[in-house]
Amino acid sequence: MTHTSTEENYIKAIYHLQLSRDSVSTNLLSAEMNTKPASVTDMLKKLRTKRIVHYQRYKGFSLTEAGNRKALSIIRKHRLWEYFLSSKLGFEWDEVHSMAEELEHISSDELITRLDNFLGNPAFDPHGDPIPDHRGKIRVIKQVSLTEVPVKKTATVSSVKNQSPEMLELLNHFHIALGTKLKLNRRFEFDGSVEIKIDKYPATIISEQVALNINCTL
Amino acid sequence: MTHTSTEENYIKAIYHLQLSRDSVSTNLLSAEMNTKPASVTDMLKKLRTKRIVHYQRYKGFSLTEAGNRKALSIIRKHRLWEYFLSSKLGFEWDEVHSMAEELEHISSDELITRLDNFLGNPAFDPHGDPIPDHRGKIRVIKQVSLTEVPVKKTATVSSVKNQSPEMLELLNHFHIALGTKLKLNRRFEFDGSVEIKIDKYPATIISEQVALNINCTL
DNA sequence: AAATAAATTTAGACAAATCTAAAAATATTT
DNA sequence: AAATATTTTTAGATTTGTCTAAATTTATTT
Ligand SMILES: [Mn+2]
Ligand SMILES: [Mn+2]
Ligand SMILES: [Mn+2]
Ligand SMILES: [Mn+2]
Repeated sequence: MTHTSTEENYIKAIYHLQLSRDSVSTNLLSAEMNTKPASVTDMLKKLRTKRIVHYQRYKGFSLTEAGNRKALSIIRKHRLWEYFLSSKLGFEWDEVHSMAEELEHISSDELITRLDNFLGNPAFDPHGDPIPDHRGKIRVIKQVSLTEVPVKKTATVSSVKNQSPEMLELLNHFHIALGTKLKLNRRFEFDGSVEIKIDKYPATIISEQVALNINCTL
Repeated sequence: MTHTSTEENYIKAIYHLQLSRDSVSTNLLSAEMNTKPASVTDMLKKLRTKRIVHYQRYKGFSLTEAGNRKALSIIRKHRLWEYFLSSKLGFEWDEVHSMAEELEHISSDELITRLDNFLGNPAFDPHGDPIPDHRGKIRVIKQVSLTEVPVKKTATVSSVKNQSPEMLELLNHFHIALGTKLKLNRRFEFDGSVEIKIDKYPATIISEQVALNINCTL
């Protein structure tokens, strides 16, 4: 079964929305896709005939097993291309997403297999998100947001939630990158901000808003 | 000005057809694109409003200066991706074309600039075809088909016209690849076949049909 | 110079993905 | 349990790229 780029983008969006919520609505998906709810309904009917979603009118929808597999294969492509752009072509992580959004629709499976090997079978993309293997298997790691790291503990930065240029600018300023080890000195109850210490750099304070977007392994 | 993948495929086809003929017809282009002449007429009207072709109904068409530049930028992308697939991912030259046919439509110019540098600014693709530089400039080399190589002269294989798996199979059998040096021992007038000698391999005879598809530098 | 053939264009239709506006179903308030 | 609000779906258009069939223009024969 082949899918258009548009169908693939819908499938991926449904998958991502299903991760955080236990049911996805037509309105929510239309917001995510920047389309109108009426267009979503049309697409759901189409994806139902292709057995990608379970869908009954007015009763909601969800990915089928095949839909889930398809979503993971698109995400695999997306993240492998992001890794390529970052590791081989030297792009920053705030630049890779839009290019990967196009590259993920290149059809050849053999290309992806070889790209994966060429890159050394990376487990995580430049944002720290896991890259599904060729069977769609994702290596899950235990992560906590920086706001949850206990005082006096050392943690390793493992991924970022907000992947905007503005976030990258802040992280660069704080000398924080994926893999950076940091110690959480103290937590200020008033505003939820935290003081962290990295290596040779002086300790600095990070707002709760930023800390919430940084994931760590302990 | 942005273009759809379909428009880009038409632009590229017009460019390639114009190389060998001095005027391209609606029927010829429709054959090249595997569409009907009526569809070509529709597309020509569209490309005219975008100032990509000069076109007057019933009077023929040709690429404008902007159309030519656009064609060269698509061909540059196509051939750089082919080079990537061949040199970095180890694909054979009969496998790269269909993937490059999709990859050439990835929009980012910065991606292509960096890919070009990553690959070491190659001048020729895996088929020996020249890769236009970022300004659309093509390095032209003097080539002759193997049928035109003088007797007793040594030549270097520089490109292949027919790029099918069947052709690759034959070339592999003859130990011929791009860059291979060969001496033309003799030419048989009866059927136009030629006897060639490569290094340590015994001399062999190549049919005119094959020889016509092999280009060499002298 | 007609007649005929070939190439090209127009007219009208269709599938994909979108939209707006209206209708229908479901959920929430009173 | 009505009334009202929200969500979702349908109906009917629009755009892009394609098609078939018919009309028009240009080219080639007789
Ligand atoms: Mn995409
Ligand atoms: Mn990512
Ligand atoms: Mn193409
Ligand atoms: Mn090529």
